[in-house]
Amino acid sequence: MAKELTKIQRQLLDHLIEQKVSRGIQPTLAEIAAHFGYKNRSTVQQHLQALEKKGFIKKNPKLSRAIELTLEDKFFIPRPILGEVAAGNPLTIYPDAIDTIELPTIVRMPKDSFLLRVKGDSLKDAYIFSGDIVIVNPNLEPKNGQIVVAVLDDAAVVKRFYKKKNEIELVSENPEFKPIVIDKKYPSFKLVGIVVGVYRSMTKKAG
Amino acid sequence: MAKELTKIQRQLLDHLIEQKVSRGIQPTLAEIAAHFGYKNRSTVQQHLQALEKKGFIKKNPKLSRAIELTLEDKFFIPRPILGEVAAGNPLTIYPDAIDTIELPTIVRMPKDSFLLRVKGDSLKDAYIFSGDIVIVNPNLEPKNGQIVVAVLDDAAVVKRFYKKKNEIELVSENPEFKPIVIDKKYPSFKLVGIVVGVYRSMTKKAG
DNA sequence: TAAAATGCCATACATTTGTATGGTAAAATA
DNA sequence: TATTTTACCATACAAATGTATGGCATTTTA
Repeated sequence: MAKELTKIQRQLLDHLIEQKVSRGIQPTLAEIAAHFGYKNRSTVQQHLQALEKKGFIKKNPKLSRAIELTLEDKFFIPRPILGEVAAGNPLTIYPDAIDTIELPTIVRMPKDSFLLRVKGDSLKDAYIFSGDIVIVNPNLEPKNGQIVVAVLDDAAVVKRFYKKKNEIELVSENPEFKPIVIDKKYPSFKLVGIVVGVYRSMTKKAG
Repeated sequence: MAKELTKIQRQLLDHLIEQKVSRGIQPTLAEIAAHFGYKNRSTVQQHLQALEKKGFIKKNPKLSRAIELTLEDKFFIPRPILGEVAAGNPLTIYPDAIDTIELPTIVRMPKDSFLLRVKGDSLKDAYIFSGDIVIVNPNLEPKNGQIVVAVLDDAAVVKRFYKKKNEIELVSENPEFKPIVIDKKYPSFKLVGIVVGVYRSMTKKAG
């Protein structure tokens, strides 16, 4: 199985993977040809035959968009969780997906929205607990009292948002944690998004 | 506003979602017709047109397997809430949907499962609160310790399930509420389903 | 150097696929 | 009652699609 791929074959395979992840469907020969600038489908056809011969894909004959990725398990990730967010003290956000969440969908997330898994208990009085999945929308303007995700330096937190005259306060529901005041002291402060929902799967052992 | 779907339209939409999950690609009209036992593609064609008209899908004209689920952009899909369930004292269950909630598409709805809104605080130590939406799967066998929905007479409750030798105990996490023991005294006892997930909207549209 | 593999194009063709059009029957609605 | 909506079937057709076959220049391999 360890047959080597040529540069173009590799590019084509990458394109198939990328299409499957981003669009959810496989392209047709014509679409692939258009993407690579080929004037003809048969060029793609031959590359696919090479890929199949080398065992990287499997084709369902006669069916459209029926390219099966043999390495799908390695490449296809249901839904990446981008990092863990501290409800208490800040936690480092990870550059890449640290985990995948099982329940989510098939159905793609809305544009630019993403999931984060919460760690820590500072928001337990807002009914958000360690292990919960928060759905974050980065395209909304925060209103006072809403729960937001923000980045301080290299860490991210989930807190309630309050805008005041010359500063922003990030408040934990839990009185054990003091409010974080954003002013000149946090030049790297960046609002990540608004928490629009919380989801918790009960299929694993509860309590 | 979200337009209402007929039963068959809803089934078809669910099938599209399910296909996208399990197969990774969208079916063709012919495949859908075969799945539902239709002898003709045009029947499917008209259902899809209805779905598109109501804004749930978008079709890429002339392209095969190009049914786009608008849920991805919508992020939320209206689902009926069938009733309210008491986490504390029993509440009456309603025969029809009492409300709808815009459920994020990432929240997975197992087949045949439905939604109930929780009222009462008896499960607050299990992190379920008044106003939360529970996703109930009626096709699972309950295991000890799992949270279930059960009907006693004409009322429904959400409790932890424990099967003992000659009886079943429904336990609240909150010690204020005493366990309900199911034996001969509850001839109308019926298990409704298992709580497989909890969702809470943070956008506070509807109280 | 000769042979094989690679990369790309062109043409041809049987199906598949989406879509338009028209029809029938039952149920819901006015 | 008349009208609309829903649900399904049949036929027809243009475009899309996968596939087969042949050709040619370049690169790699033997």
